[in-house]
Parts: sequence; structure tokens; C-alpha cells
Amino acid sequence: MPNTHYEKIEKAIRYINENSKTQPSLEEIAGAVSLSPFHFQRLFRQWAGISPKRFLQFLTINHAKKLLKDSSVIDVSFEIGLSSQSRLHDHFVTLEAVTPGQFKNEGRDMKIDYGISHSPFGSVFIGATERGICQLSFISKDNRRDSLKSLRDAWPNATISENCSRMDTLRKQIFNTHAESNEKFHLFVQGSNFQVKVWESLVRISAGKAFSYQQVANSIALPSGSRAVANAIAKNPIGYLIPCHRVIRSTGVIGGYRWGSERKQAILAWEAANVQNV
DNA sequence: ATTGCCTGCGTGG
DNA sequence: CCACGCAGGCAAT
Repeated sequence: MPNTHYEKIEKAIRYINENSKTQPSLEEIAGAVSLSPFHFQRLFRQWAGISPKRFLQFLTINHAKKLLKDSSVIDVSFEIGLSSQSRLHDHFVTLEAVTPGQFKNEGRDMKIDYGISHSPFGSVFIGATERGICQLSFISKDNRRDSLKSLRDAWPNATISENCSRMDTLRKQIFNTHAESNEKFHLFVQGSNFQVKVWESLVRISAGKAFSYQQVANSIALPSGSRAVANAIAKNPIGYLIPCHRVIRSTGVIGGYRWGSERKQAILAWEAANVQNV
């Protein structure tokens, strides 16, 4: 899956958003990403496993509203304490967290590997300690350096070294959708108590579902805190595995995303396509 | 579907 | 403490 595939997808989504009023045809969209309708079809089948037409349906406001309606309530009845488990696609995610204060005492001589690899949603920067994955960010050509910088800023005492092959292996496991993988991932994050609480509730949202910021606020018993929740979500250091892309506006608008709203839409539609294949 | 006004909250100084 | 800004919500159109 070359990176150019995702770039085309993203471009198509942007074009659709910008021309939503005129309801562009498939031919028109294909033209906007400089592909023949035939190649456009093939690209989508390869990338998402579904036709562009189906894919477009997953991008509509109606579909998003339906997701919100079907999702009901996040089950937050996990054990109190800083760990939680969730099924995500065909693998499990556990979350371990420290507050910045705790980290100050424990965080000496920690080792972090990092590397850049290629996902269905563009290049990813992944960082991992012995205790778990501590960063996953999507990168574009103009922010290549930022991910490494934020890793260094977050873990100033750590020994950080490049290990592309480890991250490439990890990347394959993370974005693998085949049922036999059944991988387990351990995440190791640093955040305020509030942030961690919010991130934990995100991990409990399974693929193919979506919640509004309001619903997440309800789930942590802070019904008036939707904006604070949005703030906390925006600080999520581990994209995709902490599925902040599954939180959208209550109106069905996909809303903002740290790594670009189009990418959020792409991931959601891709998940929708994969879930229904199960 | 789009605007504009409103909110309460955590965060950082 | 207090001021700030927010990846939001909601009502009106």
C-alpha cells in the first residue's frame, strides 16, 4: 500500500467536502484527483475493499448520525485504576498511564524506540518504550520533525533511538485487519487525571461506532463538560489506538482532528467498510 | 445546511 | 487564584 494511495483518498475527501453543495459525480471526483474513473474504482477497492460509491455513503452526514444513534452508551464500568481493556478491530488494547508528576520520579533511564512507517492513512510516527507504545502520530511532509520533537518534549529524560524495523513490525500488527491476528497492545501514556479518564473511555469505543463529545462527557459523569472533553481528546498522544477519531460532533459533522479532518473521515469510513465485512 | 451566540470546563500563567 | 480558549452545543433561520 503505497503512500500515494492514501494521498489520493484524502484529496478526494477534501474535494467532496468542498463541493458538497453540488453533489459531485464519481467521474468528477475522479477527475479532481487526476485519475480515470476506472483507476478511481480500483484504488478504492484496493484501499477500502469497497466501491467508491459505498465509500461515499460512509462520508455523509446521515451515516454519521446513524452511527451516533446506534452507539447508545459507552460502557465505563471498568475497574477503577489506570488500566482498561478494549477490543479494537481484532485486537486488544490496554492503557497504562502516569501523571507528569509521577513520571518525574520514575522516568529516568527509560528507553524509547521510534520510527516512521506507512499506514493505510499515510505515514505514521510510532514511539514505544519497554512498557508500551507511547506515541502514534500521522505525519505529512511539512511536519516530519514535529513528531520526534514532541516525543522528546514529553519524555525529556529518556534515551531515544531510531528503530525502524521494530516500528514497521508494530505498524503491520496495528493496521492489520485479518481476524487471525488477535494482537494485544499495551499503551503507556502520560497525562492529567482528567485526560487519562477521557482517553480510557475512548479505548472502550469499538471500531465501526462513533460517539459525540457530549456522549463521552456523559460517560465520565460530567455532562456539562463536552468542551473540556474535546480539549482532552485533542491532546491524545496515541492516534488510532486511542480512537479519538470515533468522537464526532452531535450534529453528525465529523469535526476537527489533530491530523486533519479528512484523515478522520478516511479512518471512520475505512472502519465502517471493514466492520461490515466481518 | 449554515450562522451566531452561548456554555462550562480544564489548563497554564 | 483568575483569565483563557476550546477537535462543542444549540436554537434560530
